[in-house]
Amino acid sequence: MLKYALLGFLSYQPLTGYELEAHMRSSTQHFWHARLSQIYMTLKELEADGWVNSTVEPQEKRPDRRVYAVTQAGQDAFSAWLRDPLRERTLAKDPLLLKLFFSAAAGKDTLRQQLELQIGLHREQLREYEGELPAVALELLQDHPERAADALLWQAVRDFGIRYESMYLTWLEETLEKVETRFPATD
Amino acid sequence: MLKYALLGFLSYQPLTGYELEAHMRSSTQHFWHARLSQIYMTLKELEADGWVNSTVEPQEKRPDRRVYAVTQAGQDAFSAWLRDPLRERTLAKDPLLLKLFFSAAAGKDTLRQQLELQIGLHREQLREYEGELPAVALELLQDHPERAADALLWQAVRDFGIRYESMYLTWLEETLEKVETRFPATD
DNA sequence: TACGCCATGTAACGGGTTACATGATTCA
DNA sequence: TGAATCATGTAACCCGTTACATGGCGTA
Repeated sequence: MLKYALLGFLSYQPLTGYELEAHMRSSTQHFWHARLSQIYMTLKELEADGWVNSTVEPQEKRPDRRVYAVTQAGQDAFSAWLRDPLRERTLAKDPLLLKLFFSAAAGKDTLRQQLELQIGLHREQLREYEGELPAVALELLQDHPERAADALLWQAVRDFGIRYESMYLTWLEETLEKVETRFPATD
Repeated sequence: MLKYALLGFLSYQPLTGYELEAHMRSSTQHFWHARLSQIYMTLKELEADGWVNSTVEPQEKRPDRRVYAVTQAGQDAFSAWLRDPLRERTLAKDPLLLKLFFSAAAGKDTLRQQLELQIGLHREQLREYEGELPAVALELLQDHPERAADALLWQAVRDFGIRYESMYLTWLEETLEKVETRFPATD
């Protein structure tokens, strides 16, 4: 999957591993992310597959930059992936929900503390999402009006992130409220 | 993480690997799941850790049942995990959002098809969640009124699942609408 | 007759994280 | 003076999936 994410970014322009990580962090972070170490390894695999090739740009006082570009075979593989429909829902894993599910045995104080901590984190995240000024998508639209389709989809996934965080936060707040009023006091 | 999920279920009663899978499928599925093969392996590890022990119940015409029970060390480890707060938000991975993010290049028809397929899947899922009669939690409450705390939390996480699916479905429908009206026709 | 349930496991592989290793530049 | 940014990579490990292997019982 990461292979296709990288191909996706490279289909706009050639990039280094380091730059790819930064792109993901600022755009797909809330539904896809990867560590630098994994990105470097995966780029090597992509090159072995013949889907990208790399050129080295020598630098002084810094490691040389290795810039990756998509090959024709890479383009084809990426297009095929885009056209291949996902026939299943994504099953999530959320350690917080798992812990809460079993937290009756933990007692009211532990539970309250956990919920308050998460409420703080999600409030902060929501502020960040909403703050991201009308988003990169709008800049793109101004500079490249022919890429309206990209802008539409980028805004849509950004909107998903906002809705998800809002929902999560509201749920945490309401769950805390229920715990406060209805959870039996720890004896 | 799976280790703690298994300890959690076993803290209510001794179970086999097969039964543990069934429990997860009917209760934690939307935020935690595991394949049988992984469960069997993890139970072995738990036993090696000294956190559970197993007894074999011979059966005829079927493989013997291996029933696992939590040890004192297991109880302690589980309690420690419950008390240990999660200081980070969970970062999700969602292949659908990743694919949509790059789908400008795929064209309107592909996009429509993908969205309609997912709308179907999420509608079905939502119906299942909501259909699950007032849930296992209420039965528990009737039979064991002293476990009100468990019931409260089980209903809370079930509620999360419903909200998540509702949000996801609404977003898919609205995104499809936007694609229909604003996505440039594929030439 | 065929499918789903019960019931256990092993082996190969793939995907991802953490730790290790290096080191100059820029900004507060 | 210390932290963040730029910039690359390797090795060990952990977690999870898929495929393989076995087989009787009940039900539609």
